[in-house]
Amino acid sequence: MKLTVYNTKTRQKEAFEPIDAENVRMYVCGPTVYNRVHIGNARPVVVFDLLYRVLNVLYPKVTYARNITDIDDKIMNTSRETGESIESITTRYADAYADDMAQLNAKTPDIIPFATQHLPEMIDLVERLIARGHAYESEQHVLFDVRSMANYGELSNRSLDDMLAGARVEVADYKRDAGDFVLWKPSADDEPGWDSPWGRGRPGWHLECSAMIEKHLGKHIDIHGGGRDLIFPHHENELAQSCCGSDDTPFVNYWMHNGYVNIDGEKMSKSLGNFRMVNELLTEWHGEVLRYALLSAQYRSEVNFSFDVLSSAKQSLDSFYRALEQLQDVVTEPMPLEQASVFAALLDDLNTPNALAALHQLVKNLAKADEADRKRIKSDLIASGELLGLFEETPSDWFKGNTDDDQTAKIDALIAERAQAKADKNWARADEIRDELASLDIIIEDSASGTTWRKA
RNA sequence: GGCGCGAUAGCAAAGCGGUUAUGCACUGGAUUGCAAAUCCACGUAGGCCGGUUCGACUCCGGCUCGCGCCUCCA
Repeated sequence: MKLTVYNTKTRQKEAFEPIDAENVRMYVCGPTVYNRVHIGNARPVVVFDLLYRVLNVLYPKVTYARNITDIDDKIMNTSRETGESIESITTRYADAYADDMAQLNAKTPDIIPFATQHLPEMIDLVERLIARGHAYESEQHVLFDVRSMANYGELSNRSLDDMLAGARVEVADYKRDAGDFVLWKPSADDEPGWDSPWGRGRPGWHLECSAMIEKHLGKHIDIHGGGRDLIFPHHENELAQSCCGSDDTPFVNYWMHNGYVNIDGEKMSKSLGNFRMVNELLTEWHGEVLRYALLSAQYRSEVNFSFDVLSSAKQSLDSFYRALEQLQDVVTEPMPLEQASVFAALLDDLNTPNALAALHQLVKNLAKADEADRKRIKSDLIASGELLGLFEETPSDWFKGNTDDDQTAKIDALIAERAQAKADKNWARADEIRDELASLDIIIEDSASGTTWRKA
């Protein structure tokens, strides 16, 4: 039972070997907090939450850090446009992000470092890079000298010359080489800034991750994750900074990147205006439906976030919750998570489609199961759910959805009236009430023990 | 121009050189006052053209189409 992961750097699946089996360390790039996040931002959160859960089964301790970027030109622009202070914006959206991710059943990382709280560490790293001959000061900027690093481009599998040949790169005149990137840049008086050996300024984009990883997780970590679009330039540059800032450590053993969330077959983008914000989706779909939909494809492939995919995810979850409802009275002992039927699939580079297939097979013959089987099935479902981050609701809450108390009272009254109509064999009235409930998105189910209802 | 990914049944999505992936939807049946749910039944799918092989969705080559990255987008 070995975990295998796909490593972007080597472009192949590899057996996972921790640096320190007593403390596995992983870092995932979090959001820039200037807006509500979209479902594409949620994918790495769900994917690496899943990895975190798997690692926690395999190893006694896992330290998971996910940063909050609270210095950025986009934040400054928002502040300029709205008049709201930068601190107010970043605090508000960092909180909103935490709320959204909690609704997707993502566990809170062990460490959530904020960029603004690590300026001394960032400045220190820049000084080390200059001292080691990998960075230079130019017109109040400090730039990383990409030509000083022999294997720059290794992570993203591209050479500097190829990269720059046909690319649309504006070369600032303070750069020695077009590929050099900013470590530190000057701030105008009305812009946020910090005093530094190079004047008042602020860090470049990539710097915070290098500094925070080193501080919280060390110079050499096991796993670094994020969206595919971060491979270049963000992670390539982070790797360059971290490796050149100290001795030539490997920095990260396994680079893992998730594929995009697409809408109508295309990447979400501002120009297409096809963003789907998580909080908006949550008004129509339960967080577990979003999570299930994200897990329905293997994390490295693209996933198209369509109505059909969400609807199918909901149907599947309904059937699992129905199984759990049927098993409500079964008493179980906790099952070790590594015995859950989804576990083996997850060990194979988080093969969630296979994991979900295993879960469906588990429930398939529930009707024919004897007591021992029912006990095993329920234990397995609970353990699998804990691994996948699903089934955190009770079945009754799940089927009730977001129905409030007033609506519930109204529904119950209608069902009572219908029960009387049925007793009177007044089928017309009974069907009329069912239609009325259906118009409220309520589906009713008659059984020998009475009538139950659920939200469509 | 450089680098890379993908094309599987109505939709979604995996593994695998030779046995039914799986889910959702659809259709028929059982059940039900009618429904819903459940149960039973039901799909030789693998872009195109070659090659390797006893045998290819799976390996190799070419083609077509789609998508992504190439300096601050998860």
